[in-house]
Amino acid sequence: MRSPGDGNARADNGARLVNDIGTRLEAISVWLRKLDPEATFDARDRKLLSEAVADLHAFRAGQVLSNEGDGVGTAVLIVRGIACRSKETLGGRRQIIAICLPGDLSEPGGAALEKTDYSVQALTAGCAALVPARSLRGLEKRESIAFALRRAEARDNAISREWILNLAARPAKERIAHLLCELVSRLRQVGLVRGNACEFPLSQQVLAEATGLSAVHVNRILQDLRAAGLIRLQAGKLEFPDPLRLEALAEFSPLV
Amino acid sequence: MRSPGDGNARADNGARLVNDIGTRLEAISVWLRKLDPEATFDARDRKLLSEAVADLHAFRAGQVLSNEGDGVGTAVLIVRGIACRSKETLGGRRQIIAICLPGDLSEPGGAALEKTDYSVQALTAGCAALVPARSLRGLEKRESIAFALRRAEARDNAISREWILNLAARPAKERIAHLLCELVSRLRQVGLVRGNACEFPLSQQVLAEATGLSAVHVNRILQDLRAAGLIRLQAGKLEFPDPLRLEALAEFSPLV
DNA sequence: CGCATTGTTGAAATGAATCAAAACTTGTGG
DNA sequence: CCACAAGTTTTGATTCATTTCAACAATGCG
Repeated sequence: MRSPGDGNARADNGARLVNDIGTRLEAISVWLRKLDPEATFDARDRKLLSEAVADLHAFRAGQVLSNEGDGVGTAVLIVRGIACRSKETLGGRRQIIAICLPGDLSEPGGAALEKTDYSVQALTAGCAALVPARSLRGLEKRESIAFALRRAEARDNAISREWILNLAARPAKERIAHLLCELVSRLRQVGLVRGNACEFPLSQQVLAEATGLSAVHVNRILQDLRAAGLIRLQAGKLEFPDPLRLEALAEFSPLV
Repeated sequence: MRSPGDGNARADNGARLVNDIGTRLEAISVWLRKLDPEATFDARDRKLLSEAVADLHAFRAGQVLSNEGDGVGTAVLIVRGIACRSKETLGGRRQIIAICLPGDLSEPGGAALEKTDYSVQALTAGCAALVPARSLRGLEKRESIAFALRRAEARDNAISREWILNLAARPAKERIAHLLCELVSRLRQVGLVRGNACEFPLSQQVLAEATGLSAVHVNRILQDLRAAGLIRLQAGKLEFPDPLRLEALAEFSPLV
């Protein structure tokens, strides 16, 4: 089932095609859920969207989906699993700039810049759909879809701004609480939260790279949050026993 | 000349109209410089742009140009002076999210979100041009201008990402050095740098709010940078005696 | 001239990083 | 099915960067 020399290397780049019809439907469904939560798209909108989805690829944790400096050719739609945008400091420190959940385009804004200033890397195993830049541009001709795409991008930008505030102005506990709130809120939007619990396969190391803290400190903060009864996190499952109290601590309010 | 009860209050909001022809020309010139540095626009492009500029307003330091939660009606083009986008923490701490220099739109992305998640505030005295949302949408019909606007927005986003890296991954000295490099690089793009020197009217308090550091620490770091011969900063003038060495320290590279 | 803002200094307190090592998971191959 | 390797979580001790508090000097403005 695996090619030889497989391993867990970070920069691994083998892309396995998974063009079965089930995954394809899943891709379109998750994208729709993201772009059109109020279900205002008509049949033609949905058809156009589904036609824009080209190949589907499975990826493994650590796999690089696109590299800093690459030309922006095709957009990548996350279908299952979690990825991130990241930049590196010369010291070799990786900083996660944004987290891409199912339904997210890994490189919004399309081809406005000649080359990207960040890499996209898988944080877990999963699969992604390719959306060629020209298909995307085609979609923008359709008013309803263009609006949804622009809104998604605007939300993306709002999240970046929130990250800036989070990184610069909040102490570690609040910072991590905020990140968790954000992720769960976004997972809920694409139907991946049941009650107040969801799959949460990110390691503490990853949380550290996203919050600009050390992994050790993240560990201690998580213990604090657990002890305060604000989160339950184990075996890849995350639960908020008292969402309101956690959101108050984090100063989190879901964006409109 | 001033209305009574004027003072220096942060939330001051009196807007003085300055619709003289000189300021108007300055507005168009600085916007062109920003959108079309390679001067590829034709006469019609430039005409459309100049027609989109509505009223011009003078602002004072500290004045609020638009508030968090406001609906996004008209875009604000900074013509002279410096402004910022900022968010507040419940503790009352203000965090600067982005710095708006002459030529920048204070709220890019237009009306994709119902209400903004940040405020826009003047950091110095200056003046701004209003660009009604509908004029902006009109401009987007023109391919050359639409491209330039999208590119400007993409650059804006790239700078936000760089801020995230800067805030999360770089120690104070590098962080401040990086911010200074960014600002001077952007000021140069709009012709406000002569040699390696420029006007620099931002207080250390403002630098602190932009970098997530305390004003005291910013002060000490600036002294370090001065002592190392990397910057000269006094009386509102900033100079880089050795730009390359500063950029190396900051890991700064101007975006393409 | 006086008052407000900005820049500067020192000492003490603290949040978070680092280093090092152990316990625990998880997947893998024998 | 067990044993091993690799990654992940946890713990403790120590160091370091940065904040905070407080006070004072310089600067600019009305």
